Amino acid sequence: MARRGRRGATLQEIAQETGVSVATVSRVARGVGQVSDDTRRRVLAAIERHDFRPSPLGRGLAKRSHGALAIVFPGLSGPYYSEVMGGFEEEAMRAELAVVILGTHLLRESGQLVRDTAARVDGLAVMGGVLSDDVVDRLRDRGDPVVLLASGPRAGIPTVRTENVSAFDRLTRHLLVDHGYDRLVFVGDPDSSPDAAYRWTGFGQAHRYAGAGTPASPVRVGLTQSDGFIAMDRLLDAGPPPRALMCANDETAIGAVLALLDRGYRVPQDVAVTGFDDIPMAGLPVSGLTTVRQPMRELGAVTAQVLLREIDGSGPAAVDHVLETHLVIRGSCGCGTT
Amino acid sequence: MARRGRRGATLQEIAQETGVSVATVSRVARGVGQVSDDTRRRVLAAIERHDFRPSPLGRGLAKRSHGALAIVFPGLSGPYYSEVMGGFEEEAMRAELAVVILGTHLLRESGQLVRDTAARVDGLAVMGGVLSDDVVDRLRDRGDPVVLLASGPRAGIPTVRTENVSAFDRLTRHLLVDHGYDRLVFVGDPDSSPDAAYRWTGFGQAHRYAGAGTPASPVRVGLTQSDGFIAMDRLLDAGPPPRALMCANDETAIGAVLALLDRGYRVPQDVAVTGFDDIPMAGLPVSGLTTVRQPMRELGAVTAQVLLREIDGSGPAAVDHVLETHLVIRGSCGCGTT
DNA sequence: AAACGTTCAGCAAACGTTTTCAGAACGTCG
DNA sequence: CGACGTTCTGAAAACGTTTGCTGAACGTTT
Repeated sequence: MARRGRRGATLQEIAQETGVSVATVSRVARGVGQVSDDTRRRVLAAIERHDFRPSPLGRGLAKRSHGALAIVFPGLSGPYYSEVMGGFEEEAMRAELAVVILGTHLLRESGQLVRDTAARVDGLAVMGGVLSDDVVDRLRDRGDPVVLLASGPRAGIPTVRTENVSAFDRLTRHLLVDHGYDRLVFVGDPDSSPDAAYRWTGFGQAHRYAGAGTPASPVRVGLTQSDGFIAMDRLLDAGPPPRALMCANDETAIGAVLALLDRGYRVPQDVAVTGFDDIPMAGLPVSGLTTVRQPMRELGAVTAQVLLREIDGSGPAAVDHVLETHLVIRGSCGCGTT
Repeated sequence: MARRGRRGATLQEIAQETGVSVATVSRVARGVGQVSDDTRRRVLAAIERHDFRPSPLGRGLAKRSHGALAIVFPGLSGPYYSEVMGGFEEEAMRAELAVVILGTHLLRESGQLVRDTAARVDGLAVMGGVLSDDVVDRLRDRGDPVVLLASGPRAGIPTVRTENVSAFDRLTRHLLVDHGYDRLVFVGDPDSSPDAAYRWTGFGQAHRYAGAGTPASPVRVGLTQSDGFIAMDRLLDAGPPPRALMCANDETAIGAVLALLDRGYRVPQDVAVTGFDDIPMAGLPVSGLTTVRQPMRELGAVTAQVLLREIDGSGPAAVDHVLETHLVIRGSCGCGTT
């Protein structure tokens, strides 16, 4: 194995070349402390010339911090995650921190993987449903700053999430009451992610409110477009379609729409479909997808802010931030169709 | 700002407690060198008790390596990237290396961001089309091991990609010759990614081969589902639809299919549609999407291997790996439709 | 002219590892 | 009994920073 070696110059080299001490170079590089104009100029020139960048390793060791944040996702597919990431990253950048994304793709030993990552960052944001409770607790116990994303509330750990239950309740009532639909079916697995669980709760809540009887059991599938397609396919094979399909997110909704159209059904005339998230694609189909908008970017940004506060120890130990959501009524629920 | 402090025990502490030197603890922790059974047992116990993990910072400094690889994507949405990532990550794990994913979301100053990241890893894999040539060159000049992914060949830098041109040529000939379609339209922007460029080349190549005249200019859109939808929409607004739509990837193809179905056209009877990649969703619609399968996971894995070799200096300086692809004929091109 | 405050710069410790070198303890062989 | 291998262990240097402390040089007050 050859030398992996460091690339680029070190403080030492710059110092030697300029004839000053490393301390001075360090100060100049960071723009702190008192340095005479003349010295500063000379050092700056050398830094420029060698394209010197302080080693994150050395710096990390000295400052007892890694200069990085991690965010843990179930995978890294999809517009939702992408958007959340964007907000998180932007906020991290503002604080001059790097971001490590951890997609638990091959999470066989995700506990191990997460702990390794935890050792390389100053704090972690963990998406709901991707890590078992005790893994999170162990992280926490070890002293790692952690915040939970799209999940909670949870004792002792700050959480950031969006309003799900009542939004889904309102959406369901819209179908039940305003449109007068019966036979609603929920697509999504309440056990696999907190988000799906909240939405399922809102679904039931609206049924009780409307006196619509016990809803059918959910079609338990994941959150991808394929899952939505498969769910619809399965439903169609099993018998006559439901009057309306309420999907746990937009991607499954679009998958379902595709399956319906593909088999000759019309949306919303034959089957109404709704989603959640309001991803870019949701506004496109001619009918437009009726959905709930959640501030995904802001979700990521706030998570980063809370994590930052958690890291430097300011702010209360644990809070539960809930961001607002609101209904987006388009055509796929039947509104605007004669 | 409070103490960011280190979490967990250090070699020192374990050493002190066990009454041995740090050197010995280090040896035991890594399982190297000669240590008496008795000592080993005692040290191991202490390590266990404190849940000691060597600090990546200290270790990195001492070994002049970061123990991490980076992979740079244009964003982090979509099944294609997800799959490539998986392969890359798996290979990195095997080498006990962490992976840093860099999605150039807000790449205003992506050059800066990439260089910062480069300073924290042992090598980078860069997806074609996300970084300008000179940014890559600067990385390279500085001594950072770099390999290009889904792009190339490029002098002085190893590249890993899949066979695109002839695959798209064959697919196009299938539509042109076997199905006898005329009026083919290509959806995708050859200027925005090497992959799209290769495919556009294959498209033209087949037209020349079949004596089919000059193809229409491409509909220049991105690679997301929305882009495919929008492209089809635009086409439909402009006049009668083409006989067949050849999309740069599966996601745009599915977006286009959705737009067609949404407006009452049938696929493939009215318009045939093809994609590229063979993502999971491609096999689902009743007709099934005709496409080209590329070994995405393997693409990621091979990239990691090449990068690893690049890092430890073994292997030739620069090679161009080309992975095989093959046609997947399903129904969306018109095959199997009476 | 003495005392004092400022400004600038360097020394050296600290951060947590890995690794080279040397030495101690012990047994074996001639 | 001396010479010599083994086997185990520790001291210390090195990696590249940051930062508290000390002090020199210089100007400003009394």
